[in-house]
Amino acid sequence: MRKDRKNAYHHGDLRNSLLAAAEPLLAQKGVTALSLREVAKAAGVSHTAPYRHFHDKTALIEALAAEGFYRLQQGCEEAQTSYPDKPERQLLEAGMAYLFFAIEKPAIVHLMFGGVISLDDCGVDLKQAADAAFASLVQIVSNGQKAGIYQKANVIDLTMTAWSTVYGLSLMITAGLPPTQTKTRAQVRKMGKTIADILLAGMLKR
Amino acid sequence: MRKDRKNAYHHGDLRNSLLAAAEPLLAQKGVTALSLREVAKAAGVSHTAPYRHFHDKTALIEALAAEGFYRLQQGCEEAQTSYPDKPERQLLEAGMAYLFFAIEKPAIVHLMFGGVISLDDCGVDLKQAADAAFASLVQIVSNGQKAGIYQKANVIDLTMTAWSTVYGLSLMITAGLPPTQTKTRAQVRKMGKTIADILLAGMLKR
DNA sequence: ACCTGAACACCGTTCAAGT
DNA sequence: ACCTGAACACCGTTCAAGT
Repeated sequence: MRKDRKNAYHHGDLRNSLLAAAEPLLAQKGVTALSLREVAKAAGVSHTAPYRHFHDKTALIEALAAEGFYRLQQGCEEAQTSYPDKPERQLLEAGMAYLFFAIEKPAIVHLMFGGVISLDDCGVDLKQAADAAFASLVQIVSNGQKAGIYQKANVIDLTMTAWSTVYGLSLMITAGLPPTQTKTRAQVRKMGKTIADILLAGMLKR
Repeated sequence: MRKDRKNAYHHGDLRNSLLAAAEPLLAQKGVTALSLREVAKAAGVSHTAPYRHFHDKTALIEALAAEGFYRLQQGCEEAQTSYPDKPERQLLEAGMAYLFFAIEKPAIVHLMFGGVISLDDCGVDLKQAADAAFASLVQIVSNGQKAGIYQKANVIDLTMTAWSTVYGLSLMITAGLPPTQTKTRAQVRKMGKTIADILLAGMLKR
């Protein structure tokens, strides 16, 4: 009599199937050309089925963007547990994790602040994901301040600087703008470390 | 017998009329909902007229994005002429000009690195605009290095750091993410100055 | 509950045709 | 040269209907 996991696919997990189908399509065709009908077809359902799980095409896109924020938050948390007493290292590795995510799923990174979704006029899930990610980052910067290694400045201002730099860099990298090649994790790590050194130098107490 | 300026509108300047009509529509409805047909209607021409000036909907969007790079370049040049012997100030003001542009025309800023257009697979005009803007920024950083005020580091790396930070910040601001309000130029200047101080501290020789 | 097909008003793009 | 209207294959979204 128990239901457990339904027989997979056609029932039960359509929401996730749709998201999984959407990401490669998004990466391939760009937001402007992404079609809900195509996503539905890729997931093997009729073109109206997605409306059971997403109110809107926008809602689907918001859910994709939220994945980026979850990932960012996750990177922050992992960095904290991996380097418990090294706040500077926490910041570096959290940033690095984000850069790696950027080369892996650039389309999602683009969604996060690309103006396609609005962030102060969006579903609660996305809003919460964004806030939680920001809070995680503040936490890492705050760790450094408590340890007395950063200059005396507003923790929010320091966090904004760090996030701006990392996020900006992730966009440059995915745009292929840096004159030096940045496609592999090794290349990205090198570029990231260089920029992080300059950023951290500005944050540190002198 | 001379033609001079044509009788305005319907002839002559359609390309610019289309761009002018597109910007507010873009700001209002977002890239995903922007329609070429609507732009044409707003410019007062039939829905196929735009194809005389843009090969594609993408080409129109690229032209809009190029405006952002022109503006960035212009800001860099003005900052250099306004503060001839103060490279640090040049960087600050160039960044500030960009942030002001961002709150004025967020939709264009979003286009520049939002992944909607590709930048290494785009028309020559956009490519050139982007390269020229980057070169202008490198110039400003180079000024500072020649003056011996920045730390000894690759000029490209320093430029990438500065651009990442400023561009990242412009996205945070347009997303309304900073906890403190940043809508007026005064508010933006304050936030910009705070972040710039941290950024510059990292770039300076110690 | 979850999915479907038909329907509607709209797209981007092409093309033959007008001045 | 520059612009048009008709046409085509596609959209997002709604809705009555099926299981």
